[in-house]
Amino acid sequence: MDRIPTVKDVAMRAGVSVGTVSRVLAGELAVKPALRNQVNEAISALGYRPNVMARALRTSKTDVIGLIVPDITNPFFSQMAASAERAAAKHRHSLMLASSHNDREVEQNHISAFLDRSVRGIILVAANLSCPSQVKLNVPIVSLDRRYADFPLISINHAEAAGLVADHLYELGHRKIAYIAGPTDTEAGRKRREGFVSRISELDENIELEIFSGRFDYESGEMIGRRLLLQPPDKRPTAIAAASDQQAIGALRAARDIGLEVPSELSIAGFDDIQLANLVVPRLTTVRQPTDQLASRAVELLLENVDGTGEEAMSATLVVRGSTGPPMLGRSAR
Amino acid sequence: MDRIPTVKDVAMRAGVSVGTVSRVLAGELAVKPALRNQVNEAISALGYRPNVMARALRTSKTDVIGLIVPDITNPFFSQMAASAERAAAKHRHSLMLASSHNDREVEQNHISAFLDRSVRGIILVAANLSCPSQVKLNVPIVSLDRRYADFPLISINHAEAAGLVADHLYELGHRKIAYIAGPTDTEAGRKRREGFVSRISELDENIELEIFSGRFDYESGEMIGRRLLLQPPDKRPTAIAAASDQQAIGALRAARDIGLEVPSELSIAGFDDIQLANLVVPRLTTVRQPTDQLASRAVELLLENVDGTGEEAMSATLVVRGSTGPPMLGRSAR
DNA sequence: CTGAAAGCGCTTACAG
DNA sequence: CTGAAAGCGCTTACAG
Repeated sequence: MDRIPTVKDVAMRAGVSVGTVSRVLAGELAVKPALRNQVNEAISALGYRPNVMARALRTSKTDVIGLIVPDITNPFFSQMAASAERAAAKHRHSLMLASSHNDREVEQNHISAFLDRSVRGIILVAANLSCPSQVKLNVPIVSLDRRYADFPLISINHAEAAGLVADHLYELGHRKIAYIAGPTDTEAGRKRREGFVSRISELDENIELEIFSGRFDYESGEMIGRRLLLQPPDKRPTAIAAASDQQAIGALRAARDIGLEVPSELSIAGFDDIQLANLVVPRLTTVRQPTDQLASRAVELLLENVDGTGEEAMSATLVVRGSTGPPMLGRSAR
Repeated sequence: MDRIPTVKDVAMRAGVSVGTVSRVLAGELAVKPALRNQVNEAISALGYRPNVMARALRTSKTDVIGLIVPDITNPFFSQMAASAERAAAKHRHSLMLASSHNDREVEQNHISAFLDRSVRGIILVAANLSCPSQVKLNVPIVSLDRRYADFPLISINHAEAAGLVADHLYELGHRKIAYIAGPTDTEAGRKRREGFVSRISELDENIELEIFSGRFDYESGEMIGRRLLLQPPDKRPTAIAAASDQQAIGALRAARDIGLEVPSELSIAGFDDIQLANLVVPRLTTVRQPTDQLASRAVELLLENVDGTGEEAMSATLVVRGSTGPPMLGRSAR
């Protein structure tokens, strides 16, 4: 026999019907041990593996979870993807990954492709400005990190987390701070900014706070950072908080190019705690997102067949490293 | 009607048989225009989408390509994944991505999962020391970057590319060079090292060359870099070439920690040209891998149903940036 | 050129 | 407890 073995082959070899083979496969206990053994023997002798397509066709259920991220080359999302894969594996599901390039149409296409493949569910880190057709779908969708339509959302508490950074900089003594915000068309960007701003004003109304918006990437951080730091020393902030590590690392680069010492002349804080945050010079103070827990919860929720419009926010933690410190005394004398 | 529409529904509405619907779907030209129109109308009226599982079951062909990488959080591989997705999309295929965590067993499981899903083919960036069961498979496999078993391989010419770095450092005047190699259990690691070493000895037999092996990651580069640079100034190399950008960036960090100026006191070159290479301080001189072309060729080869043991090596290009320069004169006087 | 029918590999009521 | 049969949604020889 050269073909891939099927239930029929197993049934033949075990001397039972295909129905019985299927029952053994399903782990039904109502099969006589004797038959069960024969079947199991045949299965291993033949090296039989169930055809998942056929099974899916019959049951319209699969064990594949689809994950769509805005950009797989963004280290935060690739870390999220790794976490999601682990989480899926824990539940004996596999992960199908797609990247939307922050394009709503591509995102829509990926969703359709996943539906065609009757995935078990879709975890979606929405593209900016994602504004989906509100179709009632027959598979569960959970949004992760960024909300998609009114599907349930798993994310950190962005505002609270951004507040942690505000507290940290304030306690160090900074009173002239710049905030590099994320895109205003993302919920995460908006919430982090609001959280930061409102915490700052709670702390002290007299803090000087400048806000700039950009994309979440390196280039954006570098550009904004450069513009900020090229101001005359007495106008420059003593600390920069960014809405992403990538922005912060870009700003770090700008500081270096301009010749500013971090953290003695300028403090910089990021957000996300990507792997790289701990490798730049100096190591970046940032907010750690618990990606494993976030992904894990998203998978659980999916498998529970939620259909509500829930929202679960986890807490993030501040990680203090070398890029933040007290402001220089009399720094304008520089 | 509330169910998802099937060929049957389309056939009914169009007043034809399901066979005819299927033929229209397949684009067969031997269908009378009149019928074809009726069918197409019914399709859009119903919002019909073919069930890919059923189709796959019948034809045992899908339009999914499986990609397995050793570690999706490694920026080089995530870039490769993005390239592969683009390449697959160009051929109207989708990509299923899995990460093996450099574990041969996990890799094997992913392969099985893909086979169960009757993917169109598998692109495999093999785990270190991958040593597969030589089963004859019924789907094509192409190895990318790192060879898997004796399946066809698409990669750059590692040795030649490493030679480019050797040339560059030599021309700058470096005569005391350290090489941070990749893992000896990867083909890429070995070939890059051999290419570098042999080019150096071709250039000048009297060059002092130290070689260290590590993993391809940041930490490894930082550790080896630190050890290297903590030697007395007259024993230190004037240039470090690394087998990956991550290693080079780690070494860069070590240099910073120790207080060595790059490139005036030490040149550092990487390999791969990940996005970050252009963002560290100073920007990293490196070798650019044409990931789009590599992935594109891998997809093509897969769809051509190759089964040979071919090997295609593309050329990589040297990208000179700020991290390399001529060695300091009389540097031991420091 | 088109329809009726078989079959891809499973699962699951339905009998017994 | 187990077998025979129907059916998931398609495609494709086979007739006509």
